[in-house]
Amino acid sequence: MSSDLTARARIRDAAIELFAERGIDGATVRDIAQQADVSSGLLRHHFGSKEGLRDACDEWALSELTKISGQFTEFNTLDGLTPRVQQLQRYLIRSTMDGSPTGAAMFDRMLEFGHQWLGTTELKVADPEAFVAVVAVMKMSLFTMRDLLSRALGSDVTEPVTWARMLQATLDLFSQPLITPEQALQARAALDRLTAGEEAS
Amino acid sequence: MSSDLTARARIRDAAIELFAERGIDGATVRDIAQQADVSSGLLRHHFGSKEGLRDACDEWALSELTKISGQFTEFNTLDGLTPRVQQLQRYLIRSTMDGSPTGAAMFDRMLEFGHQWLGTTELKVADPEAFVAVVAVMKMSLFTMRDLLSRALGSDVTEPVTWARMLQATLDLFSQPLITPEQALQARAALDRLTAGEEAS
DNA sequence: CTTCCGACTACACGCTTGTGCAGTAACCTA
DNA sequence: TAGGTTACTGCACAAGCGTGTAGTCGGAAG
Repeated sequence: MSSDLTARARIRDAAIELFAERGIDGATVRDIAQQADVSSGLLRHHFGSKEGLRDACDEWALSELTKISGQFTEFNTLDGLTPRVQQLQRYLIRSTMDGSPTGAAMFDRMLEFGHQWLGTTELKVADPEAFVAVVAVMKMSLFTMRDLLSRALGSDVTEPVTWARMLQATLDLFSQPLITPEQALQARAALDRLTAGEEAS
Repeated sequence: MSSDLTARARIRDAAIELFAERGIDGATVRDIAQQADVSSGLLRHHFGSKEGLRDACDEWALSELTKISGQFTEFNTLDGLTPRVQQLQRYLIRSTMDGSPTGAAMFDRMLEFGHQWLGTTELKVADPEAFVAVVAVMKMSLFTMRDLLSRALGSDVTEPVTWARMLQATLDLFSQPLITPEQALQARAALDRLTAGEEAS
């Protein structure tokens, strides 16, 4: 399928695949080299070190994603996600959770965009900072919890059809309130009581 | 603080702490032993292997959580989370993501409880299976993405005050629709077009 | 043809990992 | 006091890790 690519490109693709699947530490340079059908030495020749390879993957994934959708961080519009784009996002998020500076920068951009979006709405939000952050991590969770979701739906969420089910579900989730105003009020009161007791102690 | 506990208990606590923090593979038996102030051999003596230790932690975390709140999977009510309970949940979710059967069982219970809850509401949901799964992983994301959240809020979310900010935010999120009916309709149409094109090809 | 340089491989090094195991100290039972 | 089980330590082992490095191959430049 991709055997006509440069060896360097094959290594990069293999790394993104395995890093996304098993995490940065979980994927060994030997595994990646074998997946790319090269020696592990060549990996080192091209990228210097495992960390160098990871940096290259970060940069490449980010540039590819921004190329595809100018402001890619806006996966408010969750559609148009081909399996390939999905994989790139999954890799970048995984790398972010494993402490990548590139990923952290991406997360900051997501937050910035979230604030921007919040300004266009009429939502009542007590703490915009927290609100935007929570929404952001919740969106990301669709990628980080891929295995669990696939298990629950009985089908790999990378499949476009299954992915569409999840998009439909998020749409249902974001287009209507999950709890009644009474429940909200009640919960908020309980929360206030909690924080008040906290400050008193 | 916990130095009056049995060595076995100290090992278990240290394991839960480090497993939750660095992941199952990321925490070594030597690290855990050192944290518990025992030799690595004793760890093996009490739990047989690292996998055995992890199983013991799974079981213990689950029983502790169910003991504290009979049906603990209902963190619909996200309050009442002391740092200790928070850590147990974080451990269990982490272990789940790393392929623990106990964790998977917990996730299944969360789904079951989600369906149960969905029955009591008047929500319009096209695909209950997907809806419940998405809600479940989004709730869990508050634990899995702890570091990212702490960075965004500028304060460790384990702090009760910071945690309260997040609960407030999720309340704001779940008590009102994020997108207008028109936007929802539009997105749904786009999604239908997408799936239709998918089945045609 | 020679020279050179990047692509590429094979192999070995030092380190860390989980595990195995012999040996010691403490404690209960008879 | 003697004996056996349990708690506990220290060390050694094989395997796997990322990395270093000497060396082969092939094509472009002179």
